[in-house]
Amino acid sequence: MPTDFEQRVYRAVQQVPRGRVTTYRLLAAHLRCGSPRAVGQALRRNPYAPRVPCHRVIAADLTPGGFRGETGGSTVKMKLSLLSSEGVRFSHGHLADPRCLYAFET
DNA sequence: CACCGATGTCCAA
DNA sequence: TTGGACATCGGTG
Repeated sequence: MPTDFEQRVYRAVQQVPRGRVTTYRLLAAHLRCGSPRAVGQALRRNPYAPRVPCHRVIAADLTPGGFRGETGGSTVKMKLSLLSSEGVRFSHGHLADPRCLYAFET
């Protein structure tokens, strides 16, 4: 069973509408935790596989992010594939349209 | 351009 | 209870 913090992260990710993406930084800021790494760890566990669209979460540089050291592996590829299916386009390894970024309100 | 530390949470011994 | 690790970010050299 996930912790309360993880539940918050998953809930925030589910708030991201289709065709839009967010960054660990924004998630952390919305969760008021100030540490994107904590959010990344929560997504890394991701016990709610398809229920939590972790592929809609990218790095603050608009890069796909993915595992630290496996950038270019299968995890990132899957993210790009799913995002591409949602209308989010990537270019040169970075988000092509920054307006696709979703900002949390309130 | 490259390297290092900071920050919050989770997992294991 | 303590130590180590993490799908990051920002600043400095």
